[in-house]
Amino acid sequence: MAHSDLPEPPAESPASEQLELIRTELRRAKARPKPKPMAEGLPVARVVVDKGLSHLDQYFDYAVPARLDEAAQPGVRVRVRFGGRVVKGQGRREGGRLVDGFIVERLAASDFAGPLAPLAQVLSPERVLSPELLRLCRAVADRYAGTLADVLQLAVPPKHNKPESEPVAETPTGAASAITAPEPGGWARYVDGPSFVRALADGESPRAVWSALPGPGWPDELARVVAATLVSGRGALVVLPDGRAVARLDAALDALLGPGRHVALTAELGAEERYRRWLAVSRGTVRAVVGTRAAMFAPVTDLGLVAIWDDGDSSHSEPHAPQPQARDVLLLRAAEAGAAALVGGFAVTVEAAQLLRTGWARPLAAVREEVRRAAPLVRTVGDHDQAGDGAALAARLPSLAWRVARDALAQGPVLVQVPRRGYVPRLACARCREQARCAHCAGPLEAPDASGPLLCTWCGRPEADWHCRECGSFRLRAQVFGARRTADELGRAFPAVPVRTSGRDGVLATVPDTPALVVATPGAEPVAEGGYAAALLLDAWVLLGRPDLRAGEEALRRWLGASALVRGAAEGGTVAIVAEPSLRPVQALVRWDPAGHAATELAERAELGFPPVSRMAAVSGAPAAVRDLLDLARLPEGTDLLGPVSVPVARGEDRVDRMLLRVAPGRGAALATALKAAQAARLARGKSEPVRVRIDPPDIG
DNA sequence: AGCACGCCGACT
DNA sequence: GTCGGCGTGCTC
Repeated sequence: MAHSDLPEPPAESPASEQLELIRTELRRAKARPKPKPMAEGLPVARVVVDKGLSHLDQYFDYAVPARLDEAAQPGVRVRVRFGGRVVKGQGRREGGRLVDGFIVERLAASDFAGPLAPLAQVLSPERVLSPELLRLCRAVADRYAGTLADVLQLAVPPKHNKPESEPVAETPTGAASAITAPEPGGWARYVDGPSFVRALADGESPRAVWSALPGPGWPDELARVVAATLVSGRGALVVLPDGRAVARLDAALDALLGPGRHVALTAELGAEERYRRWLAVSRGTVRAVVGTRAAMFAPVTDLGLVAIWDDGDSSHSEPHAPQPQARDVLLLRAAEAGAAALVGGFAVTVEAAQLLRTGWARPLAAVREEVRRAAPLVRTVGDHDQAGDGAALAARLPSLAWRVARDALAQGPVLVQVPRRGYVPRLACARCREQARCAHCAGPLEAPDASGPLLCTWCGRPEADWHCRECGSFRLRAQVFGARRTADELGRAFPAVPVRTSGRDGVLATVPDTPALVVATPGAEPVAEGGYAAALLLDAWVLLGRPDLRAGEEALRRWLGASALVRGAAEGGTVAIVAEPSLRPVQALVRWDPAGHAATELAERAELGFPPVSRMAAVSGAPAAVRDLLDLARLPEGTDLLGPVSVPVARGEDRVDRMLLRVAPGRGAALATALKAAQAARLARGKSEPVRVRIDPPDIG
């Protein structure tokens, strides 16, 4: 884990300017009127301004008036005048507009030469920006080449008066010591599970990548590691991909610990309730937090454990600048705080595999026999078999899959996973399905129009005579299937069975334990109370053809997610996947071996110079602006420059140029620093055309 | 982002 | 001579 240093001090003014300022000061000193009373002990407050001037990544010093001395503690929200001007002949200022900020520290003196403006207002005595939270935000800003102000907007929720002024809730302090170390519960099924839970309770900080067994056990297991951490007197933080997952863990914690020992932080609470709970965490009243990605910044006191569930889910990436990723932020926190870390899910991401490979974390997995019992039997239906003739359903639901569904419907509900529409696959070999890649930089190819040449989406080079590197075939395949009709088709094929759907509009949380066909898109699968009797994974090749480096990993993650809802093989649970059985992710599903798949994928990425082994950044904006920024940037030695390519800035919006920068392992921090410095230099020169910098871009094709 | 100061062209 | 164009630099 790369540790980020504290912010660099602001650059000194040139000596001549300093002298000039001193001279003006001396001149003014004669005619200075008697100053207003200022705070005696530490009369200077260093402030970070957080709204409106977010590109000014600097601190500003203000004088603390005596009347605010008490309230102006480090961490409080303040309002200051910014952009005012000095009144001639007097050491005071006027005008300027009011902006919000936080006091970072109190000082005996400022190193700023000019006269300090006074703090205008302390908005509340609540110290919301603790030193630890500030340090975390600074580290995240540095890692993502962003500004502190942007990260503060993500990390500190907006103020609400009511929760702040409410009487402090009764602390269950007496009860806190009464928590007893939890039994290992479901962790007994994992080789090092019980010792992991015990270590947490003993105050140790183990770090693990957890290949969760399929089935409904994970919320209770997460609750147990949270409880164990609380037993040690430390706090715990768990981030999950969506509100449904948070609700399940929330319920498990309620069952294990009773109410009041933890809070759930999700968007659907509304701003005020969210702030109320956040305050309880910030004040140390509550020491366990479960929530969706914004909770990654929750200021848990004495953090002992960070955990993330299903870290491959795209919703763990924050869409707001500087677009931090929850797993990365949590691992940064674990490293900084010396806390335990748990990265878990049914799938194992390549990043998690890298944590294992470097020895930073240890695997937490069940023995093979346990896996075989808990996982459903997975049967593949080669998609050559469907041959493309006959009715659409016949083509997509080969006879084996049909028989699996029919037999299982006698036992309970059957899940049918269909890819979402709009998953337009990029080009792949028609014979072996290997993705078509650029001969120069190995970026994925696309066909902008049917007749023209293929173009690389990374470096923009045309590929005139492509052939498959794996099997030598010259034929490409890029088909788009609609998936919306599946429910109708199935309804006709199984007229006696109710068909439910769960997808983008209308996600079902659960379905009853009665025979039904449940058609769902990936990620929207309802939980069946007693487990599904079977699952059908249709059109699997669409997921594999995604225009993404992670297509295989992502497809496997989604298949595992659906299959984990199916009863274990011991209870007759079956999964039928319509996919070419020789493909690596398909085999990993059949063997239920996500960790092995991730390790192989990691080795391959390392060999090809792909992330996360190599690190990347995307720089996009108007062509001249991008060039300008890269000219200014002192990039680490050996930085690979790929592109530019023209990409749409948003759906249907105008296009910008994008350059991809690639650096060798270990140079990611240097790359971020260089880009951050270049951004600052560009702004200092008054260049206004914006350039976006994204570290670890998730969708690089 | 605002709002200064600053150094070149038509005006009473 | 002065008023004022908005280029660029600073804001505690």
